[in-house]
Amino acid sequence: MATLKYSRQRESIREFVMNSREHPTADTVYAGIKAEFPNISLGTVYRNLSLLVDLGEIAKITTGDGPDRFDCNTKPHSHFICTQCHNITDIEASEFDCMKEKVAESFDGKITGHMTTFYGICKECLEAKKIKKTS
Amino acid sequence: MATLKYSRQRESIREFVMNSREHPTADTVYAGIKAEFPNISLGTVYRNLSLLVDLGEIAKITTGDGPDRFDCNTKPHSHFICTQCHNITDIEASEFDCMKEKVAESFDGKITGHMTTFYGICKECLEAKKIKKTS
DNA sequence: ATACATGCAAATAGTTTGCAAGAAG
DNA sequence: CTTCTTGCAAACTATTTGCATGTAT
Repeated sequence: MATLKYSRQRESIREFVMNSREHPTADTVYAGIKAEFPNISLGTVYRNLSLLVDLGEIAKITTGDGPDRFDCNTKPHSHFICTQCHNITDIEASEFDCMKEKVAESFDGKITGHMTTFYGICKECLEAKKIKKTS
Repeated sequence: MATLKYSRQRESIREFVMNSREHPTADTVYAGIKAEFPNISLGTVYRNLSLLVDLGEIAKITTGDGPDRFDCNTKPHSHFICTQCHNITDIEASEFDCMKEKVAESFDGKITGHMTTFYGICKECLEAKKIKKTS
């Protein structure tokens, strides 16, 4: 089993995601650390992001349209994805945190994780539309 | 606005998904109707599947690994995806059907849909593993 | 006739991988 | 010195698109 070795690139990638509130894509991370590592490659970013996901330090959000996003918050919560601007907002709905346990009771397999995503139009895009309509 | 015109291919694609309990991929649909339409192209299958999704006749399931899947069941329900065999099982958890409404109350945007996916190892794969261990 | 749909092939997006060279333990 | 990691480029998977031709209305 591969023993992990320190790398400055990986630390930078972790830092970037940890300090990000925007649920960055691999590309955003890549762009964000390019100043510090001008020669870094997208491949390295992808490799390290999925490594950090495997380690449980960050989480991967599958959007269903567009690239995957990464989340520094690994605690149970849901996401709202705006189908117009593609921004992702955290949704805390503690009454549903027990979902996994609840469903596990009556399911004949091993449930390791779950993910709830809401789709729609965010407040900002609704307002932007209203402006367009009146103009 | 494009007025829909009848096509035998589209009907066949709809039929196939409607009679499918396996949440087929575009490729599976393609393979499944190739006997009837030997010259059909994948592009046509993709075009019609997304058309049917837009019409609300079928639903698209984003898996997060591997290709999208399609579902004849458009009523609110969740899915379990086995990370090993990639089979998808429907999960009916009516206590969570109100999720959308509940979350909408305290959210400043328009929520149009939501999707909950559970990940893990299905019963069959768990049993298969057990056999391997003892052999 | 007109407009939508098809088949084909090429293009695109996102991500993964092989490999030689570089850095960590 | 051995193993892990990197950068680069090529490969790959899933999906979309342009275009000439075919089909429905």
